[in-house]
Amino acid sequence: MKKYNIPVEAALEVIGGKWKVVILCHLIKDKRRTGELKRLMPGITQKMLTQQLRELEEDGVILREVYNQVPPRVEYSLTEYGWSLKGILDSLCAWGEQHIEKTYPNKEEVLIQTEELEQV
Amino acid sequence: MKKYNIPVEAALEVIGGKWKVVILCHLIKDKRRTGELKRLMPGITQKMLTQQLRELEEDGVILREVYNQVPPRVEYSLTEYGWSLKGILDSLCAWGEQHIEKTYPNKEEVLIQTEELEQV
DNA sequence: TAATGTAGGCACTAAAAAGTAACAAATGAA
DNA sequence: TTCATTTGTTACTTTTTAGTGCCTACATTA
Repeated sequence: MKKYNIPVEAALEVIGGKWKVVILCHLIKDKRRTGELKRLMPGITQKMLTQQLRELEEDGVILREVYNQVPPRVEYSLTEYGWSLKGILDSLCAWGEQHIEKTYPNKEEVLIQTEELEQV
Repeated sequence: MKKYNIPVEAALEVIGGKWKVVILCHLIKDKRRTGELKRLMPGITQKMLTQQLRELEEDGVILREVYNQVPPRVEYSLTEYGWSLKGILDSLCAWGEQHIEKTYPNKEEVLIQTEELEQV
């Protein structure tokens, strides 16, 4: 059984790493298909995406729904437990925004513009 | 210049990684000397501790104060900017606690008891 | 018949993060 | 004189994390 020195380490085990918070921030806005997530996160590879999604699913914060179609359709969404992270995710997003503004006064240089067609 | 797809990535760059949130959670309670931090985080090595502290300092969230003594005395504390992370750190700690309770009903097995002499 | 689209597996390689161990510096104490 | 103390550095090695390329499945469409 995993041992922690302080409780916050348990939270980091669930949402730590390079991608999980980003994935969750997308899923907090809407449920998403695998391909949508990939487009929303241009830097991630299929392998990493699947891997991170599996771990989030195991930890009970996201739900994976498979529709029996061809070609396959898989949708990811937050579970009720996942929604308990909303406060953290929101403040992280807000802090990131103001940190960018503080660090790079002309913020348009820093944010990569992605045309999120699905979001229109 | 670093580019982000979404602003939250900027936050992760500052507090991401295995140790930074833990360090900040300790500093939110009190200013700490290097050795105290090391004792509070039994898993960390001197190298990682220094490295993470340097990065946090560069990002402006902690302050490093050197007292001209022998043997040396160095104290770390949150800067005002660092305090803007308090909300995030608090909710992360709280979420971690309840996650442990949910996952391991007898939580005493999971938390390593450290006698934090400095805290008495 | 052959290409398309979607989600994902697997083996292998590359890169990043973290750990190890030895060393430094300066003063007071044994 | 030699050791302990405290913080930190550096070179090197190991471990972890991430990336690449290739493969599958199968109904639909061209």
